[in-house]
Amino acid sequence: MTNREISIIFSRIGDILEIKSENVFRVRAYRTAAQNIMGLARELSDIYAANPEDLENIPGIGKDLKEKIIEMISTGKLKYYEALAREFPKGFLDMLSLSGLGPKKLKKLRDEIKIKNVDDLEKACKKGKLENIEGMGAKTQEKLLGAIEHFRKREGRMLLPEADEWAGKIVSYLKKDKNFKKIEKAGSLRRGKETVGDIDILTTAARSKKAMDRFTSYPETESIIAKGMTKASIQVTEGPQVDLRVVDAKCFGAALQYFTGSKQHSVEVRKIAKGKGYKVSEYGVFSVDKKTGRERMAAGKTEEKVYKKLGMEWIPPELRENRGEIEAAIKGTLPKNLIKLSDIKGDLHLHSVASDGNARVEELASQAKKKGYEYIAVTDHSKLIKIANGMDEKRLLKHADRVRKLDKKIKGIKILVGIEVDILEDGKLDLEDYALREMDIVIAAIHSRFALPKEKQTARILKGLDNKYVNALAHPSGRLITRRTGLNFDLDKVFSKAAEENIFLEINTHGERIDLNDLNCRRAGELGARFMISTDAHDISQMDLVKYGVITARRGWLERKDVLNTYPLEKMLKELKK
DNA sequence: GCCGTTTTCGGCCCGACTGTTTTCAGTCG
Repeated sequence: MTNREISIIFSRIGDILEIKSENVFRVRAYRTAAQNIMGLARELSDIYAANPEDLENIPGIGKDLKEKIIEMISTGKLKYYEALAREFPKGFLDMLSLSGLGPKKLKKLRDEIKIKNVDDLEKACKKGKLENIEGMGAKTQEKLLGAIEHFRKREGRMLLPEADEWAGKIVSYLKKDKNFKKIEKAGSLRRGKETVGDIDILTTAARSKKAMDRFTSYPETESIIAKGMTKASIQVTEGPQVDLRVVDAKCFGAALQYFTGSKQHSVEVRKIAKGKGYKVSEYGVFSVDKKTGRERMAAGKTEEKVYKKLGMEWIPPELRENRGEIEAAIKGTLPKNLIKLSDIKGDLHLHSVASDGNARVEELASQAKKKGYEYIAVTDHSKLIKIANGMDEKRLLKHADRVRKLDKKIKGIKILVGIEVDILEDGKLDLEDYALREMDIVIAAIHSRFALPKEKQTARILKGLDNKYVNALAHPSGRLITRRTGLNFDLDKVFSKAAEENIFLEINTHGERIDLNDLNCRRAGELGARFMISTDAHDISQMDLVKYGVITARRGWLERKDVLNTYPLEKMLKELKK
């Protein structure tokens, strides 16, 4: 079983135990374990295979959960969970994702009017059956109907770039009102998570009530979910839920720290604060007098001061996932030169009209100059990908000649010529060495036979990387965020091989890829591999998506030196050599 | 169920908003 599957089961156990009114801390223990497992850079099964005792070193995993993990790894199921799940009808637990419906109400609905699933609930609401239940009323029904509608329309989270766009629109709407002073995006968007649920915005405003009014009258508002003096939430039509919070300037840093999260990060920070005699909330860091219980504000204006007061370096938002960043911030061992967008000096994976791109090489070059790049590489498809007009050896060499002539003609940017060559099922490459040899950069990639079993897929990729002309591995995992889980192969073996052979692992930002993802980057980095961040752009607008690759690399703790296309041209070419 | 240079038992982060209440439980982040 994968980490994801195991994490989901623990999380479900947490839900069930909560509905059964079990000890809340036991519930929390399962949820914490689920979260921590989701954030692991290695597969539990690999950790287990190496040394079962190591499982207990994972934060939140003790003796009991270790045994449960081992049962899942070795049998593919968990008897304890299956027994619990049998107590509930299928689809029952799905109702927990309805906004406004938690375990307590859900339990009442089941016990008192025998609700089994979302459809049942909808009917009951329409018939007014909830009004007879203590603690519920007409408004509850109305809200639940809205939640059901929303649940059916938009399950799950949106991709980061889409969320980013929405947030940009709303922030600029708010900015037109002078009442707002500071405005910052917070939440998972600020952390750069690949998917975003709600959008969180934090502001200071001269008049809080007016700020709420302005926000809740955003033109595309479908409904107002909540509206108080300092906090409001709206549902945007065909868009996300957006939460706005207004705070005093003197606690802006504390509030930003808190609303940026992640939740696990914040909880951990607060625990450490408590150990030092402080209390941390969105209003600041407070020292608490043990005798009188009196509180004195010790920090809060900026995030830097909040972290400093607690004995930590400021932690970049992308790192705040409770994956060791807090310990590093205390020790002073956070990455010193975390990569940033302005470090990027070129894009080494671009498609042109020679295969399936929409842009001519001249257009790619001109766009790259606008972005201030020193170089680009034109890397079209090889012949296997017929549908993308992939090139055979003969056409590639002709194309290369043409690109080199353009490079001489076009000033202000270096245009390299390369190829995105397919790794075939048997691990051989789609083009002969005599053609590959002529390239400035060879990027190997898989676009076929995604479903090979692990052993075969691993062997295939490793063999592909054996070709001495290969410089990089494109979108290594092959996943698409909402549509396709990745190839099944031994990540550690491939990452280690890449490190040994000086093959750069790509962080590809095209479409739904973001591949490698943050956790892969972290693990590959630990194994000594290096990277390149590329857009795989098929038209010039897609070249801007590079920023999401940088964010992902930051989330993987990568520094400037780890990424090939942060180097100036000459050094980059040198690093590319084998 | 986890965790421990103050504890192997007794803790476990903190606050806003809503709806149904007559002081608060439930939910959310």
